Amino acid sequence: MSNKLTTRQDNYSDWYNELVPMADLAEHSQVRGCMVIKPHGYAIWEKMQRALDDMFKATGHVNAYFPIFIPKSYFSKEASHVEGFAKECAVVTHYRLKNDPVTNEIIVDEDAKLEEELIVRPTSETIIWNTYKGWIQSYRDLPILINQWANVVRWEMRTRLFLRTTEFLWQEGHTAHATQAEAIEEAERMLDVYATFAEEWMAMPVIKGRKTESERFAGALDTYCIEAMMQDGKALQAGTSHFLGQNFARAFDVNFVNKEGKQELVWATSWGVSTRLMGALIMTHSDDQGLVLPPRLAPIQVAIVPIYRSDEQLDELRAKIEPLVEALKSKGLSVKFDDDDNRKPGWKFAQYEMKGVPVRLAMGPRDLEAGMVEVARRDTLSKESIPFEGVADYVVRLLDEIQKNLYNKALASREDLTSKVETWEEFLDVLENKTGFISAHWDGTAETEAEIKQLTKATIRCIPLHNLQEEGRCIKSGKPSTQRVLFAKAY
RNA sequence: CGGGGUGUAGCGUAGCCCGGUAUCGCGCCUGCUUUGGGAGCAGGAGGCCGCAGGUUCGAAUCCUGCCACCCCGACCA
Repeated sequence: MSNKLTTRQDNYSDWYNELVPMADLAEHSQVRGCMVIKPHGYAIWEKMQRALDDMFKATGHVNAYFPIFIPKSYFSKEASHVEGFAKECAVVTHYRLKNDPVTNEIIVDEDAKLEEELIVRPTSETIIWNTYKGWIQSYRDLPILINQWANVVRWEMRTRLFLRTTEFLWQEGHTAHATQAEAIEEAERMLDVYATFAEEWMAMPVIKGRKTESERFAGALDTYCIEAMMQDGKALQAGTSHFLGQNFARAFDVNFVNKEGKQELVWATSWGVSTRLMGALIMTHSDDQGLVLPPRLAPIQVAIVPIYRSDEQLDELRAKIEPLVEALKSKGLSVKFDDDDNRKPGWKFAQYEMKGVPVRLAMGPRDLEAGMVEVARRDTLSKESIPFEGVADYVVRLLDEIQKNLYNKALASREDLTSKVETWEEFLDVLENKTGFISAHWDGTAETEAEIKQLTKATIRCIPLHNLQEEGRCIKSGKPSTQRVLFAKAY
């Protein structure tokens, strides 16, 4: 592994292999397609969790927890759901090991075969709806607005660090409602929560939209999504929210008595985001020097590096810096005063850049004398000297500015990577030479969608919400169309 | 599952064609000098060369089988 981080614009997995272990984010474990998330990476995930959790609570949701194992019979109750997930399930068949009497190796004890196999959850709709059945009798029991923080397993043929790991961490919301309108409203509300989180916390602009029928969640009537554009021109689905209709209620026989005393099936939604968001964060902002973290998600927001020769000098610096650390902390910032004597300043500068720390302060004898402090920002890699007095307020404003600047940069990059095309030739040209989102007319048929995918690997990322209605002709079939959709090659 | 590639110290590697004492860098340990952008010098520790067989006086190197990982496809709510 080279000591330098490299960005290959055409291949992010290469980037990850280099960046992730170097940046202490994560590294491949021995387990197929799973990842170890190191402390710095996990701290970012924890910040994401906290922000999202607060937003869920503010919209009336509560957390609960359901089992990791799903009996096969539950899993198979909703036909399109099982069809969608069947090919990627890890299955538990036995519950005991033993020593082989001949070779003395540890082997599976065939006598310990489970009567019914257990599926390691790839998502929890089935076990949750099986539970909801017992919780819901009357309209007075509705709505149920529950979220679960959990790990899930999907045995994909091909994995990609962060973006499609075999095991991943996520949250999944599962709600039950008395009416269709209320469920649709919930699905749309949670999509808004995700979009707000992506833009205000991750500084990552997203496009809210609807999936086409062929890209829909297995078992959903409608799938909403937020789509983001990565620096290399590939799209990434960053979150989804599903209107499940009455499919799961029907499969699990979940009825309620309405105000008129009549039995009705319950309406459902589910919605989730995962550790894939960490991949999105990296691919949206990071550069050749390593991670770039938006201040609101940075585990360390300010690193302070003292520069000194003697213990006396360090003591003098400490006398100035320690009150500053307290002042910054009292403003709610997370601060690291790095007085580790084993590392030189240059090493520390490079280290904090790699970890994505938004603001770095450096102070040495020269600054002490002049009453100044050096401020370096990660987003622009620029440095300046400012008066020591008032530095705490300055840093607060600077972090705010960095947060905004990262969003604006990402937005400008996405706009550069968005093209409007009218013809098939233009479409191919953009895919070949420019990549990114392509806004184009589509005749609305699954056949055309599949043909385009087969020919170009580009898929319809979404039909943007509140889309402008305009007359046009499908770029492939030439048939009439009433609106544009967003195409892209995606992760 | 198909095509390609790689397994040598904690990490990254040379050596393999053409068999003969295990190569270099990073990191680690000790000492001194250093500290405003990844320090310098000197000394030191660390190896079932992926696993198992075979050929040979002798295998990291040749042969056979297996395993693991990576890349590209197929697949991907």
